[in-house]
Amino acid sequence: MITMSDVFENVMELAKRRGFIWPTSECYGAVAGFIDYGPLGAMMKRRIENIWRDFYVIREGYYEIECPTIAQEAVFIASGHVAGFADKMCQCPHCREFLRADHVAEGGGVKNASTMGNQDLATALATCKCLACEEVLGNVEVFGFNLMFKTSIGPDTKRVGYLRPETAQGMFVDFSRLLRFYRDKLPFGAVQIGKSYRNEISPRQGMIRLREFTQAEAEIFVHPDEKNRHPTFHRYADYRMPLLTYGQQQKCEEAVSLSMREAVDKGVIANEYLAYYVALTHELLVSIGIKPERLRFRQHLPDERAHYATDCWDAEILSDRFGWIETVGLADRTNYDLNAHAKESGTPMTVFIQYAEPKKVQRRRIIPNMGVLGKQYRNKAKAIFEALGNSTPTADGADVVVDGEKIHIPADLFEVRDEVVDIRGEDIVPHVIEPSYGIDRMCYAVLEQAYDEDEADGEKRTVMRFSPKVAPVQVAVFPLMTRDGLDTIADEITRKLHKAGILAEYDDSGAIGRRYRRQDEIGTPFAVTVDYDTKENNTVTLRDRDSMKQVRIAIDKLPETIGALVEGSVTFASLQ
RNA sequence: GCGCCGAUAGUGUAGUGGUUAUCACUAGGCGUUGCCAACGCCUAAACCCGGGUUCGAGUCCCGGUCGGCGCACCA
Repeated sequence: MITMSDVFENVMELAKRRGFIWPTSECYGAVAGFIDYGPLGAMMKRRIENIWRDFYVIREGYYEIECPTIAQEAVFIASGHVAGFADKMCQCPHCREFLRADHVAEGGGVKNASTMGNQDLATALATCKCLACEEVLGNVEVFGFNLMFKTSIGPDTKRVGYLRPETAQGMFVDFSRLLRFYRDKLPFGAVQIGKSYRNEISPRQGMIRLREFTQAEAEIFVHPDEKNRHPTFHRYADYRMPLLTYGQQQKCEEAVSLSMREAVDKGVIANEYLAYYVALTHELLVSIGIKPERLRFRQHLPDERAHYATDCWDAEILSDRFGWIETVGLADRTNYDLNAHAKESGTPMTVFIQYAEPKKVQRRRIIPNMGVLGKQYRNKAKAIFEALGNSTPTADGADVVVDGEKIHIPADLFEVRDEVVDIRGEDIVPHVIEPSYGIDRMCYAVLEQAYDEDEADGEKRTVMRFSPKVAPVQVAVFPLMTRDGLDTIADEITRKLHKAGILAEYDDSGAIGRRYRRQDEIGTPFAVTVDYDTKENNTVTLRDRDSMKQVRIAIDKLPETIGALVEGSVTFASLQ
């Protein structure tokens, strides 16, 4: 048996050796926080991303968009990342440790340290003690460390750009276009799978904390009053999973298994939309091969939430090495982002919601006679026009103040109309439900959980037990012997499978057992062997990776059968 | 960034300042092989980078990079 602590080392060694994960640009020395996906890793990652697309794009109907990974400064000023994504840091002059300046100050009894300017904070820090060496800091400089990579756009360096720290902003800045695309109706969503960048101070833990990573994010725009009316909530109403609320965390209690219906009714999850995507996330993670017993959903503690979110849940996967890894974040971002971009850009980001019945509203309109007013007041006429609209006229006329000057407008220069008008609807700012997946962490979890060692004929066998859906190579094709035409037949079968869109790998090198083991190690779920019976009756053996059992099957049936096995609509056991 | 530890073929490793740098597995070639890492012969393949000490450095010293652990950081 393998011990738990070995898994990480074994799986990363295998991943490196067999071409899943490599240190980046190794010939120049690797760089922390960056990795290369090798041939099999890239294939597996693509398969995981495509399963994600099945769920969000095909099933949910949220189209994928693709925005640049660099955006101009205004985008991140609006999003709050320029100000909020930066930590105020200082360096201890004694032990040279980098410290969070506000943490040190608060530890030293300074109030409101997080809202102080750099200068004030530096002054306040002079008497505080270093958290590491406990020396009094004295004269220190406070500087902002922003986790965003900064760059410049164009040859002059005036125009600042940032590498995006999340893909989400792309969906927000495209809101008006998306709204039009979805024909002005809520709810709708857009998704993006792509790279994001965070200049982590000290990334570690291999592929768990990267400076460049792949996110798959969905932004679902909903009417704020409809968050408890997800149209297909019934799909997941009875779906159960362990939920760890912040109340339970504070009391150090275990997660409790609840159905989504119960979770919403008891107020454990804020609304139906959030609960729906919590459940969908669970189903998605299980379908890529995450074991349900290693999966839980944990609610963020109030002080852990991002600046924009109200309720927030993390899907966490239990790793032998790293404990519970935050892999998916599910947040109710409310209308924070759309409001912020509307304000910063001056573009309204609202949806017009038509009422079922128009509302009758009593309204007073003041209509000036501009023909006369214009001639009489010239360049002040426009200001007077605007002021009149807000005035309370009497029978005598109206008094308005323009540029500090009080002007009396006689009653015959305007008309007061009291009327009842139909209000047909209102402009609202949608709320955003955001499931945000860390694809690299999903890849790591899949690798770690797939790794297994068992015994075959008294020998240790290393096998990656990938779900056939994510296995990079889907089937291996072997001639039993490299002669008598068996290799030719195997080659033809390989090409036939390729034509059916199946990734088949031909191998005739070495003993048959060795070839099986090679494929076991990269997690290929099925293997086809061409033997002497093949020449008699056009059948081959089909071997299952996990059970190592074989069935005979007609060559004609191969593409269809393997396709079904990979997709999961047929099990190997049912073929026996 | 700090402290401690480490870095040698594709992988895992041995290596007292002094031969052609050890071994296993893997990989490639040829032969053999009738379904689970068989066998024979052959081949390829490494001292992280930069300084220093020394007649001589994989080995000792310093700095860097990467990795592990602890601290700090992780909207």
